Amino acid sequence: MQKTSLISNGAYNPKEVEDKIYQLWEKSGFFNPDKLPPRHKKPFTIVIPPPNVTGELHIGHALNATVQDILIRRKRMQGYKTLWLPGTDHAGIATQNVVEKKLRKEGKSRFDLGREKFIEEVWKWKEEYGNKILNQFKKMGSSCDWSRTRFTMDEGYSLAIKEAFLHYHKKGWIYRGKRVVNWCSRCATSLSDLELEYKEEKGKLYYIKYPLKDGDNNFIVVATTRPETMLGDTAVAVNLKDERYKKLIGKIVVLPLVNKEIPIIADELVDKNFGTGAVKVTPAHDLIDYQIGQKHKLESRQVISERGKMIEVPKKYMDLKVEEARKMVVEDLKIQNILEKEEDYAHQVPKCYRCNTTVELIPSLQWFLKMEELAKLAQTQVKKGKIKFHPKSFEKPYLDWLKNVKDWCISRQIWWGHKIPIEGENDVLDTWFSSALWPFATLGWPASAKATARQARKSDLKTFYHTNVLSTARDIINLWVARMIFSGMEFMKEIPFEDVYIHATVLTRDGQRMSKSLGTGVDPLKLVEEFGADATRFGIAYQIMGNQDMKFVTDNILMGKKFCNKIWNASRFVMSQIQNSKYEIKKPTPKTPADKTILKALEKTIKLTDKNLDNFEFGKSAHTLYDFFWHDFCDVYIEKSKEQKSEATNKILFYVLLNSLKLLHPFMPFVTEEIYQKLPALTLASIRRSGRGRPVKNKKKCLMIEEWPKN
RNA sequence: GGACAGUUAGUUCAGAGGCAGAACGCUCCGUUCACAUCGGAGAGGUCGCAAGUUCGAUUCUUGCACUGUCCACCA
Repeated sequence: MQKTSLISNGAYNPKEVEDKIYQLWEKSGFFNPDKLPPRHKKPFTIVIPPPNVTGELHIGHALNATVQDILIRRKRMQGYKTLWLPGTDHAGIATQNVVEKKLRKEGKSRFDLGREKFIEEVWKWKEEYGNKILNQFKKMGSSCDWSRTRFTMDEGYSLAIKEAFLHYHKKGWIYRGKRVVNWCSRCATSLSDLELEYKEEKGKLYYIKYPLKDGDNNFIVVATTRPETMLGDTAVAVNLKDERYKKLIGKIVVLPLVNKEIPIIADELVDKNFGTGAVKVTPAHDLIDYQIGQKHKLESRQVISERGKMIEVPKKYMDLKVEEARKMVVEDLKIQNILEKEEDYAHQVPKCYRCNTTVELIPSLQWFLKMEELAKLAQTQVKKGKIKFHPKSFEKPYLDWLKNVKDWCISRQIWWGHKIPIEGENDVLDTWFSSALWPFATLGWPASAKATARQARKSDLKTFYHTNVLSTARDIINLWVARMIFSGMEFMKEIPFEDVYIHATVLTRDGQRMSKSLGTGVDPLKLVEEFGADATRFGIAYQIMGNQDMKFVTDNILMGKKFCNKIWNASRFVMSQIQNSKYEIKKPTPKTPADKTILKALEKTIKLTDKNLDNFEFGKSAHTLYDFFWHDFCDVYIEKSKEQKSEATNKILFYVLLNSLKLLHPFMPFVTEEIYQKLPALTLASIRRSGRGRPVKNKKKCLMIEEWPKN
């Protein structure tokens, strides 16, 4: 029979469709806002949160790609000049680490290669994995403008970095100084506070007797979790108001194991109620102690090196690793009978967020960016409501963080990254220094900002900045979002985006964090392979219900696959009915109660979908569309249509199908586009009209740029 | 230590001051008629715990417990 020729097979096979359709889209040029038809005037922009070029995508990327593509595709259909700008992040430490890991397998270290060779290796890695990642986005159906793909270390971007750094430098906001900083001895670099991950460890609280110099057998007992740092103590501190110790202030103790004389001082930072109320002061390896040291002009004695080993200590401890030194110090204290007691003590230990090594605090010469003014810029925009978080509850922690923010240590002692643009400087910039410029550096800043007025008028920067939505994960709100906001205000004098959508964090079924090392990660491409891209997208979107967390299950993706098939088959049925008819796009007149009901339901579905998507309620809109299509349309109306069998019924079948395809397209672009392409051209020609309302023949292009349904 | 979120069917989640819902899974029945990736029927829940408000609470309030995340210089 002829009717089967429209869509020949009863089962939808994504593998036969997806690559073909993606090529059709790419060929159409419509991913590129400049090539969209004239009706697309007002810009709508999303810049992708650039994935690290460390490896492959995880399910969180798939979630975010789905969200962004839904937003972009709907806006495109609504007639916006849409740009979804893609790119990747060089991700300094992270990428350097994966390449080092690879080298280690070959028995080499980065030092064997030397800086230049090593960086060459990282570039090779970047080429391979950067492209892989972008291809993975394509497989998900992402409608990015690939002609505008950027990388945080491409040529233009490097100019942006220099411009930004020198700008701050000129303002006097960048300074260099020796400070106690977070130090990862494995990565051999400083880290900002945001790059630490605290993990609870069961340690001990050691109570150590420090003997008074001129007090027969008198002691002052200090409590510490880090006995090995006592080798660098330069004072003991108590609270001035602490009656117990009042008499001792100003006296001298003899530091055990080292035999150095150090003073007992008073400082308000000491908590009377913790431990014994007396603390050892190690200005070189603790932040509070550093502050106390500054105030009291104490000597700072560094005893832990950049490689995490003991230095400048009595011979027997020299060169020991920190943990080994701790053991030996405790043993020696026991031998000398000056370890009063030890208590179990659980505390939060800072770890390097990239390699999980315990982070030490050590004094080091670093570059800092003053945050006082910048933090204000970032706060104001959110307080004034110029930038809105969705959900709104994320604004509070954002503002809290900015209120207490310290100067930003922007130098890193690694090799992979932007060199600090100062003569003779070997360090590179924190990778987040470059991501902070992403929304405008990707659009041509600073080059186009300096162009002639005429060029600038036409520039991407002018057209697409500020962008509209930023969709990202909540763990980088401070690390990234805050910094983009103050950078945007500082350099562009304008917000970088209006809406910040914080998507759910994807957890495993058991509520655990997804982790490659634990083997609990899910590869989105395997899902695409097994269920198809539309099913994966729909299944993910279906689960986005506004919670902070999302326990990921494939059940919904299976449902998505079945839904694709349902859409496919319903379309086959409708096409078999409308074969010899001509149909108009305008709303048909209902003749029966069933007609009336389905048109009403469609109207309601359009309204709800618009409302939900405007509010970033992706799950709700997916539910609404599913219920409408499967139940209202297929279960009820299509069944009814088999009884009604009339020309009027066919008109309604076609009308409802076409509008459903449009509504579903942002969620399931492949299957809907494929069906649209199979709709008879004759029919469609009659529904497409020119500006003057005359029919235009054979103008059918893509569902991707069809007009979004209106009520 | 602070903040935010969650706790409802075997699983993942909706829901609303008045008979407890969906999807997947499970059980039974049904293939000439778009689709077995389907259709129909069914089993399955003290709505985390406790108190309060109310004629009535799974829903509102408070407290607690547990889970997750973010923030935090208590050694």
